Amino acid sequence: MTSVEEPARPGERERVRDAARTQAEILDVATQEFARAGYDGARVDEIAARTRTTKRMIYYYFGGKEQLFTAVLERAYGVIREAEQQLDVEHLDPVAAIRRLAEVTFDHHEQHPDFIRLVSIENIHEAQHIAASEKLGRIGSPALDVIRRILEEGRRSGLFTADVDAVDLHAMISSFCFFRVSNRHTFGALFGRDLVAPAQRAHYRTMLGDMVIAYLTAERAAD
Amino acid sequence: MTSVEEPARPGERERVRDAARTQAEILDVATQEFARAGYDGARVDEIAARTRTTKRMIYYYFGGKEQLFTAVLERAYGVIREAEQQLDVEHLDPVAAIRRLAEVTFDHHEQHPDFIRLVSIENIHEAQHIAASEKLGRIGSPALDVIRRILEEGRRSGLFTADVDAVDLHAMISSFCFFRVSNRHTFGALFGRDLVAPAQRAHYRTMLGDMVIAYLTAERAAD
DNA sequence: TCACGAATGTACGAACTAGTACGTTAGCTA
DNA sequence: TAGCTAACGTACTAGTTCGTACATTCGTGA
Repeated sequence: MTSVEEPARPGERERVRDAARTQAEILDVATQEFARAGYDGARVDEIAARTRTTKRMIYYYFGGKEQLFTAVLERAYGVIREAEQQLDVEHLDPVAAIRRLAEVTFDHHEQHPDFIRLVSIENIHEAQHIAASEKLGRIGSPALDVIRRILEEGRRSGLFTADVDAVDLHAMISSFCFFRVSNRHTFGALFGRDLVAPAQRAHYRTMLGDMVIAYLTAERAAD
Repeated sequence: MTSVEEPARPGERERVRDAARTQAEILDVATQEFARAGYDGARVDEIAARTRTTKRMIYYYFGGKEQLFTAVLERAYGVIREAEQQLDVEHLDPVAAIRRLAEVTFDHHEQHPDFIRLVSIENIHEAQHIAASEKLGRIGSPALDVIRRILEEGRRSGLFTADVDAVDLHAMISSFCFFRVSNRHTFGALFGRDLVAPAQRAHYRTMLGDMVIAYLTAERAAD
């Protein structure tokens, strides 16, 4: 997610004043700070201090703490959106495709703990920033379209017995991936097991895939 | 979770000074306030204002904001612990028992959104209050023992093919129940679906049971 | 090269917030 | 019933934190 620190591409002299770079740097640091301490725990002064610029610039470019947090969320959601657009699983058979999709989701959650924390924080605030954001209003999800098509194909070929909706399946996969990262601290403290321990990674990754496939292909009494 | 407002049982005159009642009232209000705004967003003055007592008493009984939050967590975890002890599913066959357990977990999460929020908040703070609490250090979970025994029975009778660990199964069930409540706001805002809409309740409750049972009973290649 | 605005830095203030010093009173017990 | 202590209330402070007024400088287009 670090989008700064490109130390002046050759030929492009490092300017002292660079609006885009300043904004990106603020967003980088703000992402860390908000993820670290939550919205109210985050300090505007702290964000400014860890930037090459000053607090003044935060207000100049973003308007205030609230809008800064919204901007952080917008960029963070943009990243997953891009990742989802890279999804290339539809050449696989439905079972393999869903398993692959689950694995990609699993990996993405593991690799972006800050994003998970931001989403948790935004939920504590009842998604008010997303609601107030035009960009995030109806961002849509490329992954959902992919899931929809795979499910269609799986049902048509008779492999999938479950009549699941794409949004629900997405919720099922996400919940496991999200919980594993978001609740690792309380879960670890209470049950003495680190859900994100590297040694357990493959185990949980397989477990997720098994679970989803078992659900989709289970023999089921007609409704 | 409200433990006050028993308006002086007959014969027991309402005393003006009642340490236990004052503490319980502070905990009730603090639970709401912390759940509403997060640890840093919560205001000690606000908690005091919504109590029949004053801020002075919060410091008198609990020592400070940090310890108050810890006390709130301790009580909240105590409530689920008690609920789990009421679990009575072992007279059922393993499949029915697990499904019932999943449903009870599902219902409990739905009925205690404040608890879910507190746990989310505690995770943002990396479970530091749980770690610092003697009561919560190794509270253990009655539900885990129940799961362990059901799994044992299910495996012995050949109904369950999966060689799952009780803690992992608990994580699987919890993740779905927890996510549905904790992430309902962002999920709703982004995908336009309210995961806790009453009309969908039965649907998701069944989905969870189907998922867990499918996983446990799936035909699986020998490892 | 010069003027003009975008970009930036400094210093400060007003409001808030956790925590406390000090004084008071209810109610139990001897 | 007297007195002692747990329980309680008021008023205040020190420190923090978001936000801004005002002054300054860089870079670019005319």
